[in-house]
Amino acid sequence: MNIFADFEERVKNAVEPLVPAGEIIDLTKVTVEPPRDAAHGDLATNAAMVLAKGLAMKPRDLAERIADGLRADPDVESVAIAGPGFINMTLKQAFWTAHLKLLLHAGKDYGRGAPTGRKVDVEYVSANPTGPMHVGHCRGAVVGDVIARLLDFAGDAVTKEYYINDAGAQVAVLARSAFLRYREALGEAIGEIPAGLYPGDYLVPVGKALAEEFGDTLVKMDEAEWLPTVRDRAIDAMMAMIRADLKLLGVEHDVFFSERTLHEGHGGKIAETITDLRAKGFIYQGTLPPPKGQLPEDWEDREQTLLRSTDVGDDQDRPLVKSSGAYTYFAADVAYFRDKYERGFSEMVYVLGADHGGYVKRLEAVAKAISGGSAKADCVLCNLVKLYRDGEPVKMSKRSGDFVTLAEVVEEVGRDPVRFMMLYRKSDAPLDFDFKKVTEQSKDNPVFYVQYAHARTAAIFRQAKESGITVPAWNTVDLGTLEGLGDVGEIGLLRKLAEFPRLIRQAADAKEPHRLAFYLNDLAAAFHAQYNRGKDMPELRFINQNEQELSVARLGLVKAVATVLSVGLDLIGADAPDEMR
RNA sequence: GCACCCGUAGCUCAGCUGGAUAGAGUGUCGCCCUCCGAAGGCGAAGGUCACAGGUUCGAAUCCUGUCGGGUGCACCA
Repeated sequence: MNIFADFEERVKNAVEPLVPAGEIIDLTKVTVEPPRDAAHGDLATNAAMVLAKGLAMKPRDLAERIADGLRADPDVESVAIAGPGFINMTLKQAFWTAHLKLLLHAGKDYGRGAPTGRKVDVEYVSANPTGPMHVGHCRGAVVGDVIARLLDFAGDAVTKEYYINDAGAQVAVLARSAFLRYREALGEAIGEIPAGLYPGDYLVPVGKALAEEFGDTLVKMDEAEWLPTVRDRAIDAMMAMIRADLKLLGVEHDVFFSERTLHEGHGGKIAETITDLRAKGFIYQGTLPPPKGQLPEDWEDREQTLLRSTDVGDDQDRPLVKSSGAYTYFAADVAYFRDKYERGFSEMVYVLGADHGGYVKRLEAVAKAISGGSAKADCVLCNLVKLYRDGEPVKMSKRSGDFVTLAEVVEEVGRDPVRFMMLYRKSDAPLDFDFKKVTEQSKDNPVFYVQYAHARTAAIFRQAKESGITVPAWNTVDLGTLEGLGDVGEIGLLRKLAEFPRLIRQAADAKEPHRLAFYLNDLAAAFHAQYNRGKDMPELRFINQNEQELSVARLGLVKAVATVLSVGLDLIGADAPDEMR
């Protein structure tokens, strides 16, 4: 299905006879790609240039020999050698027709990878359960979600996971904040929320629920008694809120993993993990050198239990147990990684905010220490989103009532623009998000442009129906029905469509979901362009009353475009509408 | 001081893990609306890929250094 992988094999087969008997040559650098300039042909390979040295030949001479082999391929129309030794191939029209048939038969499975047998865990969002989702969480949520969808589509077995930070001091603060609202619900005047507690009124319902459930019994208790109960109720309420927010974005995790479960039991999984690492020689008691540059005022040397992460690539060893004897947050991270590892994952993807850049090395180090190299941690950093309205920065102060929550953003512009735009930039680059522009119906709004392309395909089929053209069942269409395509724009569209399976694999491997968004924009552009050519050249229109058979073949192409757009939009998590309103 | 990310057209950004004459949108300029949807279309101009070295058949891409912007740097979560 991936024509580039397919022809890579064919190129390698063409190279085979040129290798002297007994010699072994490294073919791993041989690639087949779309040529930079479409005028060069359909496919290009670097084989002659990367193999020339090993075979002691000049690149262009070798290219000539390989080209001879490729010319014998029944799907190849012509082969040309260009530049320093590129081999450019043009494929026969019949090949493209056959590929179109294959695409139409595959339908929504076009581009789907064969199962790889790999188990991959994607952890994303993992916002602290202390309040509703903020716009800042949007990007990581979408990026993580689409990475998971891409990996799944590419053939991996994916688990989408959310790590609930429910063990630290902040959830105690949450509990105290909720307790205040509970007293308020009982009729007490609480006045201003004291500094250090969460002031948000989203805790008001939690207080009411506590009052209903417990009456005034909690008031009479000491904090140590009521806190665990209030904390648990509050966390449950916050997580329910967060899940609801995520659902608005179309994000649903498979696993919500509680940090606290790592601490529970006799010493818990954290203790087990430290024992395990101690046996591997990664644990020692010691002190860390003071940070360079600005020295904290209250700096003093303290002996701690440390992870020798510098042995596995980290910049510095990391504390696991505080001088007080409590576990560090990082210790829980390590135990959490180990838990994932024991669940059978070989790759743990972490989608993090760019301010967590410092975590990358230590997580990679943890992966090496725990798995001995059989599993890896892969971090994707998401940079900030700057909000604009009509070019003006949106102030993020809560007092002015401007948008701050994820729910508000989704409510105003809709799920699709949010999801698409969060991907329309490399994730590690800052992103501008303009409320006005993302709902604009114009060419410079890629969400609209791509969805409009899909709507246009639907419009064409409506038009075909009105014209009395009957279309076949595309998933069983035969080759003959699709014959007749050959215009450069049509072949160009087929080329673009044929890139899709390769793009999926690459975007999944690189964990770069923005490539999908850009690809869809390109495909939409190619489709709109071909549509527009029909204005100057009516004979190129998809529907031609006088040429029923050709029209059906072209409608097959339109169907193929619709299919890929729809699969791509689905991976992004946006709708592929049949009409724009 | 150290680590990581970034520096590409006037502006906002792609650039397919090292490929050919570095692309798109927007802005500017010039043409075009009796047309399967002009919520546009076609074309042109616009670049020392921050800078300097290096690696090789070949570098925006990899390595080193410099400059400039961002982020993070003891037991916090």
